[in-house]
Amino acid sequence: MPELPEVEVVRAGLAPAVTGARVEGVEVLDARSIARHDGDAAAFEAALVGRTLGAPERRGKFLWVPIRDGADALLAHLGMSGQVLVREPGAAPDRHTRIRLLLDQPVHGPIEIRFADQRIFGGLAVRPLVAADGGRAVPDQAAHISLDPIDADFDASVVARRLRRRRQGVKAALLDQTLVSGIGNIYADEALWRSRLHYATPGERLTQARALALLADVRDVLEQALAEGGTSFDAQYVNVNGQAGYFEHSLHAYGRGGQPCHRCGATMVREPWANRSSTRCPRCQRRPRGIAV
DNA sequence: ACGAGCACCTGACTGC
DNA sequence: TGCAGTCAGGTGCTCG
Repeated sequence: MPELPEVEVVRAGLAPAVTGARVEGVEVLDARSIARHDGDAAAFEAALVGRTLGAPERRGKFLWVPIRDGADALLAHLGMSGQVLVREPGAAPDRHTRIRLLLDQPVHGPIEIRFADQRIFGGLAVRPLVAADGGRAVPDQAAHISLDPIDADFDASVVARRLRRRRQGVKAALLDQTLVSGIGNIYADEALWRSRLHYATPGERLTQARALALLADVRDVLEQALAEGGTSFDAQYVNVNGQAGYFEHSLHAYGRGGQPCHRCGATMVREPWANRSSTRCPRCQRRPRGIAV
């Protein structure tokens, strides 16, 4: 469930299940899913069993659960295909389950949390919390990640100025998690469509007003997707109860190559971009003058 | 500074 | 039916 709205759906769903819960057991079924933990499966289990969890937090696509009475957190990244599922203990198995956590929740009683991941680009780790910008505690592996556009402390005018110092194309800049976090290939294409910008437009060509408008479009598309439960093309992208979101039906750009632009009717084009692909309207989002693609 | 390429993986789908 | 190739919503590294 990669991008910000999908991760936030998971965080919100996880909150009532894990907050105040005691970890009763941990089972690592595939050690590749704890590759970013500093230690083996036994060490990962020992770092969790007997501990009490706090309320889950998120920055961009990184999600973590603070461990109470300590300076560590259980960090999760979903990669391309990770899921966090909240189940009754002993519930029917979920495909690609890599890690199971057995919790005792004061209100709900026993709960099983499953980390499932087809491609294993994501994973769990217990990591130390460090001070990041704003003095907030974040896991060390997420310390380089900037604030995301729906964070209360996000300062669009500062980010717009940083964006405008970049020679690189705006899409690459939006995907740079150290500039602004939470955006992936879907929402980058959606925000660029809303802002009528070509992906290769250099950041330095934007006026402050144009950059601010782009960041507002980013925020709007993320918030709308979140309100609709995220984007689900297939069974990979689901909330903690295994349910799909609805934002797929609101997409204007991503996955719409060959279909008419919802604004002008021109045929949308899908182009290779940075070892992946990018979809845009050739009429609304023209290549900037003097920029080769 | 920045783009390109690659590595890490599985599985669904396409074309022959 | 099988097999090779392609593609997928991410991150992080090296190499120019």
